Amino acid sequence: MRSTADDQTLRSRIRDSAIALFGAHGADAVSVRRIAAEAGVSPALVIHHFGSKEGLREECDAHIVEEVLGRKRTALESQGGDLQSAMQRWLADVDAHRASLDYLARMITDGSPAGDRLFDDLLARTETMLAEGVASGRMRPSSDPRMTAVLIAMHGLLPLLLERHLGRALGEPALTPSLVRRMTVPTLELYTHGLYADDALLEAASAVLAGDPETARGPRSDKAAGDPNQDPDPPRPRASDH
Amino acid sequence: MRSTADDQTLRSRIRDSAIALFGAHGADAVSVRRIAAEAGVSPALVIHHFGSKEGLREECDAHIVEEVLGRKRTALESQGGDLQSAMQRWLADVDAHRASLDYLARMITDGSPAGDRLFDDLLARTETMLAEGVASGRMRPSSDPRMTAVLIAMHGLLPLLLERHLGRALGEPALTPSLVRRMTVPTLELYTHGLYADDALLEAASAVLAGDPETARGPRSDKAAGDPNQDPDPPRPRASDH
DNA sequence: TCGGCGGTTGAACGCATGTTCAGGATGCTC
DNA sequence: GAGCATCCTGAACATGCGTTCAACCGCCGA
Repeated sequence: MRSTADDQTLRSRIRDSAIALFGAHGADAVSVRRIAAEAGVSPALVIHHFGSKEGLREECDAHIVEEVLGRKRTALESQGGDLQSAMQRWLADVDAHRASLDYLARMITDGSPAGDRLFDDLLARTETMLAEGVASGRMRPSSDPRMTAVLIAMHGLLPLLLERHLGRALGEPALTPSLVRRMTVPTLELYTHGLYADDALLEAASAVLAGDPETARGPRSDKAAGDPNQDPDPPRPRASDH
Repeated sequence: MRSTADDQTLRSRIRDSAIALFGAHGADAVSVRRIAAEAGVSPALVIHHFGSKEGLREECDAHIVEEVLGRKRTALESQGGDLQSAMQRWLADVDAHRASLDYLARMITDGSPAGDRLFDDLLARTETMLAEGVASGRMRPSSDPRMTAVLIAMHGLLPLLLERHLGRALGEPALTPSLVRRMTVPTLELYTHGLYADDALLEAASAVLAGDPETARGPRSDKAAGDPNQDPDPPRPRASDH
């Protein structure tokens, strides 16, 4: 990485250092000075190029978004179709994207607009993939296709979000290629046969929920809709900006 | 203000304010002054009671750990057995634990020892639940029970970790009880019948992985040695099992 | 040779942070 | 009432932060 770093412009080198540090520690925990030191430049140059720390953050977001969407697009076009395995393939050469992965995981969980975009894109692709799979008979229809798409999209993100615990639980230092390989068959087992041997639980749950009309479409249980106290904080304008 | 707040000791009120603010914004983004203001005390008192901001953080961690493990234990004992539905039940009365949930999600993703403890506990329970399910014939055996336990444990955490996107995708402001209810049947469908209509993909993948035991010798990169980007953290602590 | 112009820097500014400390308030004991 | 312990605070401190700014460098066109 250092070998190619010297012919980068300083600007892109700053951005790459920021992505690595933001990904590893979180944006709040990384100072402009540290990014500058990592990139081998002065703190002033960071501000000069990106206007502010927040500007740098946004450019990092945009860079990752483009990298991910672009990569996923080409992967899908070149191989046709299977999102699940496309994502597995993408995760497989993890070494090449090590710096991006942590950053990506943070984007998806930190509530940023860029993270929303990524998730929405993933969800849309998942939903059409499921629709096509069902139409072609390769996949089972769901009683709630939208929810099923959300569930499966979220499943695909798990190795990203819980890389740490996944590795710890299986004795690997991180999301190694061998770990990704080991995940493949158990994942497909679940997606092929499920977990339960019979449909007793499913039938029971369906019956209970169907028998309770408020559950399926009930506009509000006692207080959900009108209650502004969804937020843990006292009434306070959503201060998600910085 | 709060009905129950006044009879709390100031100490526990500070801790609860900290949990709410840490959960909502992340510990780094919340200052001692803001916690103090939220609890209606002086910043100095926060330090006096907890020694430091980090001390406060650790006490918040411990408090959440005890709350979660204690609650899960009683839920399991009183109902016997089914971890999946126990967790669903726990998520169902989400309003009561709103403040804890965001904090919990951060603990699990931020790499703290307390988060590790929680995940390990969840994984252990999941693993025994699966073993019992298989032994009793209610669940299908897996070719890799450990990995399957990890996958299912991680699945159970999804609503916590991706509450934001789950809500956004389905038009709810957060993880509402009705959302939890709507998840139930699609989740059970996946766990009962799976997603794929036949086992073509599973067979293919099994064949490939079995026939090619050393699939990835090529892409192993050699960059790791001296790369400073590789090691923003202390060397992976590898906190092995219990 | 000159002038200008991006790219780059060291030093500084104002500010918010975590923390300290001397002491005020309150209530209990003799 | 005096002494004491406990709980709590306002004011300050040192530090690190994001950011600004005047000036320096090396290059290129005139």
